[in-house]
Amino acid sequence: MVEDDIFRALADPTRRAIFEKLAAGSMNASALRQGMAISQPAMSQHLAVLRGAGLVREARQGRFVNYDVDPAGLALIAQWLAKYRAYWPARVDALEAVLKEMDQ
Amino acid sequence: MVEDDIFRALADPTRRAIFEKLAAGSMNASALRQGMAISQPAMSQHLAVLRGAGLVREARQGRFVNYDVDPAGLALIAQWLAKYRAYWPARVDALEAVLKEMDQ
DNA sequence: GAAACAGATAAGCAGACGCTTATGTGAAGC
DNA sequence: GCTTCACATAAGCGTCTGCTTATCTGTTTC
Repeated sequence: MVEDDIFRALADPTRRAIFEKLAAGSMNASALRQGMAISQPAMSQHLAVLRGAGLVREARQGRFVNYDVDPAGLALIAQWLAKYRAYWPARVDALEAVLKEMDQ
Repeated sequence: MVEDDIFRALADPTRRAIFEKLAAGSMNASALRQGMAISQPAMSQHLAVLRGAGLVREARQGRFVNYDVDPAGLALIAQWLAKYRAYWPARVDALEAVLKEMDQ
């Protein structure tokens, strides 16, 4: 299951921290490691998990590998969350209604 | 961390299935077990995890315990997700703008 | 109050997770 | 082409998960 990978990836605080850093701007693995008390292999493994979950994308640039947030993963979470919109605060529900009007 | 609990709770497919069932309507543990090939202790343990994450609430009713979706947990996910709205599809972003107008 | 029932908790165990150290791979620079 | 650098992968290890069976707690019913 794809959702398994996404939620499992985000269950680790270190991985969420990495993701948060990437959300502020794309970076390579070394830059990500700055100020994070984490070994190089650990970072590589975390990035592999995030990538496998569709939360992060990679792009080789010479001998660096640049990572950035993959909207696909976030979209899946939003989609999952939308299934339970009945339980969201009324304010968010009202927003949904407006969205539908906008689409028409 | 609260988010640890939430994402960890949802990382398990069985727990997501339980949550999905509860989203369709509140139920006691026995009813939840119907058609789920899961032992009574396992169900109890899963519900404890979901409850600990703020995704589910319980209410004693005689010798039954009724469970239902706790909006608090979902709200936290929505809040977490909102931090990365920059990466959502443009359509959702437009929606956010409308919401702000509505609030004023 | 004893039996029956809904559910929680305890203990134990196989498998998964996240880390470590060591080594491999691919590109850059001389 | 050899070294250096950025990163990935392999192997091993302690810890955590999710399951099981067995037992306990609390409530209803007679």
